[in-house]
Amino acid sequence: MPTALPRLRADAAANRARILEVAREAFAAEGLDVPMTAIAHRAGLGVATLYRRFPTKEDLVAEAFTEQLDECAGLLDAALADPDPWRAFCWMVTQLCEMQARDRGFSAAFVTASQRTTEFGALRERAERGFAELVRRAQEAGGLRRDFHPADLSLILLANGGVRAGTAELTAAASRRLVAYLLQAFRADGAAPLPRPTAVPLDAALR
Amino acid sequence: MPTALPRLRADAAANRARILEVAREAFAAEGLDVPMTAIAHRAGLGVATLYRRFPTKEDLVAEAFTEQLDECAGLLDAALADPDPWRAFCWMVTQLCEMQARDRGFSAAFVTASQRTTEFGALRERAERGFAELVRRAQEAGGLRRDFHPADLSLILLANGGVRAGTAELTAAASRRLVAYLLQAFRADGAAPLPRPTAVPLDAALR
DNA sequence: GGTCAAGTGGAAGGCACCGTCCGCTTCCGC
DNA sequence: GCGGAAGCGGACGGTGCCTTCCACTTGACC
Repeated sequence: MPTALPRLRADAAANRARILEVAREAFAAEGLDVPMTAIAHRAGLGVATLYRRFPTKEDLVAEAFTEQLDECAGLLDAALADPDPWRAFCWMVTQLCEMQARDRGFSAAFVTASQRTTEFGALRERAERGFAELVRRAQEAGGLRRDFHPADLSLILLANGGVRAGTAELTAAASRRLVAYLLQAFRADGAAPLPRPTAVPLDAALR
Repeated sequence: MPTALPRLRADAAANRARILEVAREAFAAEGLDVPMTAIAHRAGLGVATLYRRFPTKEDLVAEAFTEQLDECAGLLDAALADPDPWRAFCWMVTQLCEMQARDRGFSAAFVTASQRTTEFGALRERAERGFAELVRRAQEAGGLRRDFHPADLSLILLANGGVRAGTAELTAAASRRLVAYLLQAFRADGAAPLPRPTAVPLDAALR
């Protein structure tokens, strides 16, 4: 932190915290297009207060999601510590996709955030290198097919991000099934059982 | 068609056609959020003219995509005519995903359209039944895994719909790779080669 | 060619959102 | 307590969109 900004007044600090809490909840449930006014109101505050703490919506989004980005970093460390590379790879993909499925704002926030500060950029780069290492090991061990490319992570997240069913539960289930299919496709060999199919109506399917 | 609406004046008919042409192009390239004003202007017309022909944006969208819906129906018929069920299944999935990747508005339009008239609803239902038949045959023949469910079509289209890279070409390539992975996962056995990986930056990946 | 419904364009209405401004209120240090 | 800075809320300006309105033009038919 470059400049030590003056401490907030007690009530202001509490409000700020409440704003973040509400924002995280709202973004997760409804995506990033929740109006600022709505967030402020749900936090029992006026819009001005919100804008005093977070000059733009982007700032709010970035701040609201730092927690999750840290969580991602943690996941990666955990995966890299696993002695079984293929299991680590599967686990990592599963966890990431689960986070994404759980939180509608996650993907969008990731983009917003990583375009903002170099801090996020660095975090992302580190994540990419870590994942590449995970891939290398899993291929070395023979679990992961040779033609899997670390950049396929983008593909996975894009595809998984597209999965949005009616309710959160449906989305989660659909995402799990997709991940199971994908991991099956990523195996160097063999086949594995799948979770039960999720009945998403075609209507809800496309969008 | 319930009532034979009066023939359009020659110029009006031409304008209507040009609107549709422009709209299809715009929706495909930029998605459904192209402003009505922009479409009218690109067709060399005022907004009012557009609204005279298509009372709401939804109407325009629906009309602009009927062609593609018919194309889908055609695909299905072709697939059902193929004597090799597994090949037919793969081909159908590939074609659908390719259409979807080529046209940014496709998915959204499908939803809009199918919620409008019973005509579209019927078309969709027929498509669902046809695809289910395709699935049944492919499983019967032993190419498709037994636990694939017809509703997985939704999952496929959702996932594929999420794939959006920078350019149209990148998107198409990414989509092809995803489809290859998925078809691999759908096989009752074995493994197959993949197209080369597409380097979508993580930034672009998420959204 | 003349008539007039059909067709046309641009301006304006309505709405939802982001972000700002300004007068009032509340906490904190003395 | 009390003064003043920090905090606060709601109204407001700006933008971009869908859609409507209305005065003007144009093509088809007699």
